[in-house]
Amino acid sequence: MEPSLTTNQKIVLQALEASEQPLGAYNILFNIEKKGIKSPQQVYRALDKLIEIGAVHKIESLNSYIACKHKDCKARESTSFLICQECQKVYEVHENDLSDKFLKLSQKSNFKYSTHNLEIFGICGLCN
Amino acid sequence: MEPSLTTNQKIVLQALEASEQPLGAYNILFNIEKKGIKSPQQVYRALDKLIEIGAVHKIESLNSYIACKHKDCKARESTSFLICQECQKVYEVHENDLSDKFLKLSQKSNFKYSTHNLEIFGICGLCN
DNA sequence: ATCTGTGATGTTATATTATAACGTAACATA
DNA sequence: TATGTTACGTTATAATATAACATCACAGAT
Repeated sequence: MEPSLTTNQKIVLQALEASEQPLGAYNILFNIEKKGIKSPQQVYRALDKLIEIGAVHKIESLNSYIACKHKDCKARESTSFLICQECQKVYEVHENDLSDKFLKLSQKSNFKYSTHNLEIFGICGLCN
Repeated sequence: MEPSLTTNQKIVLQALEASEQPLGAYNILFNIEKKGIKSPQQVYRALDKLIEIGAVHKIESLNSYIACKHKDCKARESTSFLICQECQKVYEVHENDLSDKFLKLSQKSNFKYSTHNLEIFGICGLCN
């Protein structure tokens, strides 16, 4: 059962879905001011919720956010991205064996794996 | 040949080496004000250089910095960490096959791998 | 039909993280 | 000594994120 989104959450999500690149919170705010969103709080609150339900992911190294293209995204916590340094596009990676790989890697250090964030930088197929 | 550090760079590096956990830039600043460092700029400039030579790494998801314990760290760009959610300690991972793994993973998406940032969250051996 | 808890909203203010911009000093070397 | 380069000091400001408070909407219990 899909959690139904509030108006503000829909507005923020649509802004992200309409963008080719990840957007910062204030960039989102700028884009949707015409829709009545007036403060950073409103954006951040919507983002919090959208991230919680897996509809949006944060790119930590860019302080930016992207809409998740996958229905019922499992990546509520763990995320893996390919980030093009040329066109700034971000491609989400869904490799099931990544978590497994990182679990094993963690075990070697007697570390109990919970979640991960992977950001791979390079040049995408469209740019080279 | 080791690049010789300036006074400010040494002060910042020592502050990070003395810390069990990663430190934010303003936290560093607070710690070293008694040594005559007065502005964020001085900290950030030192950090920039230290990161450039591989003596310090940034933990993106924490907006924090750690001293690298490895001599001649290759991780000028690619970094991999285990981050304990209990004690906040960060352990740097040096697995040579990680870059290779990510290179192959990238190729599947016709993406030219350059560098990566991997942050694994969980509980460290001391905490569980 | 009220009361009450919960979650969303709107708004102002502020905290936190990071960089711009400007002038000066130190130092190597041509 | 002129010159380029790099670091430094300082003030100001940009960019990112959260705190705090009052209000509203609505579901469910009494």
